[in-house]
Amino acid sequence: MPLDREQIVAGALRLVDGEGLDALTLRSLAAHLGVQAPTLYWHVKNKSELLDALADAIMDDAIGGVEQLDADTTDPAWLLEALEQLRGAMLHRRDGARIVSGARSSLRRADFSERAMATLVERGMDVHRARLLVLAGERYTVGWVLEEQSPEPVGAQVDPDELQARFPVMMGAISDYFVGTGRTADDLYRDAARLILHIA
Amino acid sequence: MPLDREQIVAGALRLVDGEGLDALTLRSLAAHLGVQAPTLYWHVKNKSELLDALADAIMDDAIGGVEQLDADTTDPAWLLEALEQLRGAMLHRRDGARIVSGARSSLRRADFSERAMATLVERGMDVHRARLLVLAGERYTVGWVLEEQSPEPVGAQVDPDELQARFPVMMGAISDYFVGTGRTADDLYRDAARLILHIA
DNA sequence: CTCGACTCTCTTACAGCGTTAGAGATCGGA
DNA sequence: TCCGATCTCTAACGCTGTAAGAGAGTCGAG
Repeated sequence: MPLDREQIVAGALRLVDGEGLDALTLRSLAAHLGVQAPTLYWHVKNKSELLDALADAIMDDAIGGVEQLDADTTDPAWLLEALEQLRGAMLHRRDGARIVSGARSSLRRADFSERAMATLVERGMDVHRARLLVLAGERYTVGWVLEEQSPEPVGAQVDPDELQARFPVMMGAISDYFVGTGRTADDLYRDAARLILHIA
Repeated sequence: MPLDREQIVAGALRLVDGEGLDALTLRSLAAHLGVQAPTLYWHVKNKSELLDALADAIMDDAIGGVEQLDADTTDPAWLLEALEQLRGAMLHRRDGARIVSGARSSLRRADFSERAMATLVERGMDVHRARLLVLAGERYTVGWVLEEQSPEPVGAQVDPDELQARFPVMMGAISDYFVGTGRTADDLYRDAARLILHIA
């Protein structure tokens, strides 16, 4: 049973989940698969094509999630659920947002957009508004998760007092939002999303 | 006149503008400055710190732009102008969004957020709403420009007919929006921003 | 049974990368 | 004049993505 492209992508995803995107080397991936590095070139054109395949895999998860929504929630509330699927798919893998946003040539993101726009239009939203909302919502979500997944600077932790002095409004808003309310990062994403998507 | 950190950052920005972020190597940068690569390590801890400095420079431009706004536009309309400064600062440099979003440890983005939130609050918006709008608007903008600046796949151009078949709603919306209307990419960004920021 | 073709993996190697160690150069102040 | 600080150099390390091409394994045709 020779190696095939599918196993390579699966192995790469495993490796990324375990060690992070920066640790994904053709050599380390090859070792993980019990093979020598140049062998991978038989199945994959180059590393950038491999990364595109990883992005496709993540977007496939997102699209798969959207397909299983199809209840009859209306208009923009459905879009929020779709975007939460997108966020979930990226969040589900280490460095997911970096992988998706770094994909050089993949049409899966457009597939996602098309599906979302089509559904909204089908449910009565006008095309112009659907396009703007989907575009904005998608980019908002990618930008959000990108931030969410970026590791806080190791070591050089700034002390809380300085943060408090430098960012009074922001820090105040953070503690108001989180402290003693039981709210999570998921809630913050959703609240901001509801606001920009015009959901009651 | 020995080399200093400022010249290094300026040289790096020049090089990025000319050749793109991927062409920024310590060796190429050193050559550009008439120096050997290891010399840079006297002034800069490592490459990632250099990249952070580039991100800082871009965010400084954005913050500088915001400071010069200070007319008396109200509430969310001011936020739109601030976000357009952010978009402009990133768009102004090749790969600007990639640089900003890749910065591992910079507080300049938080400076931007703080300033925006403080201004909105000062002008009467409640803190909770200001925080959500700024967070969402900033991430929307970074995500947007990231997409805007990502080069379309070289060569392997898909033919328009396939695009039309695969993305009917999206392609229709695109031609509706652009064809014969004289509208630009700037307009699309702004229109979507106005929608999500609740601007008439 | 043999041979050629195809498929897949191997070894070897290259140029380029970020980074380190440590040897010199330059120069102001004692 | 010499010392120490400041800055740049050469040389080298281990790592990366990737190319070239040799060699196994399988399989159908003659």
